[in-house]
Amino acid sequence: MSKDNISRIKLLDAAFLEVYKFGYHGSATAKILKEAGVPKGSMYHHFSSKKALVLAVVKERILPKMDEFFHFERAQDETAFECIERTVRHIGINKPLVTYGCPLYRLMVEMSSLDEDFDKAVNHGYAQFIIRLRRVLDSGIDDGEFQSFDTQEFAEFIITASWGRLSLSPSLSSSTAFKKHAQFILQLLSQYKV
Amino acid sequence: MSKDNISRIKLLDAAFLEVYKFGYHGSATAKILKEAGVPKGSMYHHFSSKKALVLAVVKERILPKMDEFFHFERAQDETAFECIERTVRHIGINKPLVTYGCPLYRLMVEMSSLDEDFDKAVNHGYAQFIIRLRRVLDSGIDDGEFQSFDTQEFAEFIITASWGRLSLSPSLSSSTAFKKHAQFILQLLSQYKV
DNA sequence: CTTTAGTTAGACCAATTAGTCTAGTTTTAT
DNA sequence: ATAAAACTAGACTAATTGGTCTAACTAAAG
Repeated sequence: MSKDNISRIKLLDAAFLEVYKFGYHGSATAKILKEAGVPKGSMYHHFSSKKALVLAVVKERILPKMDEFFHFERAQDETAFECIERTVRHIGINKPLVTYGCPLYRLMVEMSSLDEDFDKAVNHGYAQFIIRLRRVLDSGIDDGEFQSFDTQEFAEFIITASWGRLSLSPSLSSSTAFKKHAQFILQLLSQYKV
Repeated sequence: MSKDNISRIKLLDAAFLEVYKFGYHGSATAKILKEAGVPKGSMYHHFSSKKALVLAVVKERILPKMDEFFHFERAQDETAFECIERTVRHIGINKPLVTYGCPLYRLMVEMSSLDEDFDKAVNHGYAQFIIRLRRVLDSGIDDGEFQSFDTQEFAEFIITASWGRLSLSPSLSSSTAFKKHAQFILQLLSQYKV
């Protein structure tokens, strides 16, 4: 601790952006350093390696940001369907998300086969989402809002379909296409409505 | 031409596998060379660079393979729905596809932001699939099999949802999960049936 | 003040990487 | 058989990369 930690913060911010845009191998440390305006010595004081830096980006920046973004919690006055609807619709509204795709996803695709630590860190994130999403769906069944169905399957469907859309979005998507995509998912879900 | 081209073929095969498993940056030329059992001189005789080699892999291996795999053409005795059904179901059956994800996709995620040539080559592939898929859907409408609907949107939905499933599949999927995923898509499509 | 831990600074190093070069070998055409 | 082209071979090069090292600066604590 002490002093200010401003270098550490700058490094995490710069590394996040670089890795988001160009991936792990596409982001040279020198470039991250330059963007952050921080010398090499500082970086290796705060982080033991490039890998450690990017792993810190995942844990301290990306995962929390996604947690906040996908607020898979039912608000008090909200039905389960409304909660899912809000969440799914939310995805297509986020500009950088639609433009650059999911930041975790890009890292995962590039790194999960090369490094076990990345594999773990990243898969943990997705597993969390599915669990939470499923919880909302289950609560809808408990409330008698939905008939009984395989919520695990459906949660996975929502996540994978949305991620597919997100990840292909740089080449395909307009925000209108996103709306339609969300609509398809919700249409399916509404079939389970009692 | 001349002689046999066996080195070129070996190089394409080895490069495909390496890049499929470890991505572009994860595959050192030396490793590809070793796997192929071909010396460096041969490689640089046949290909001007690593990039040219991998681009050739995309054009001569991956895209044709996908073309063949996603046979988006209606057989004579087949309804449009059956054609889509066959195609979508087909995805979850392919072992390496389910295990490693879509080979084009991985390259795209890693390289499209770094290199324009990759960007073009890869996006061309996806655009083709959507066009073909759409053609099948349109023919279904023409035949009076489906009511009229936005086939472009739906084609994109099928592609993005399937790719999302494929790409997350290394961390998520069982083949049963894949079946269910296909079922969801077909369920949606069947709503347009006349 | 002075000490000490924390942090900055960037020149330097080692390793890895893609890519070159030239000498040789094989194939094909004449 | 011989010449020309195609291809093989791998040691070597140049550049980029992540990572190290030591000197200096800064901030609080005694």
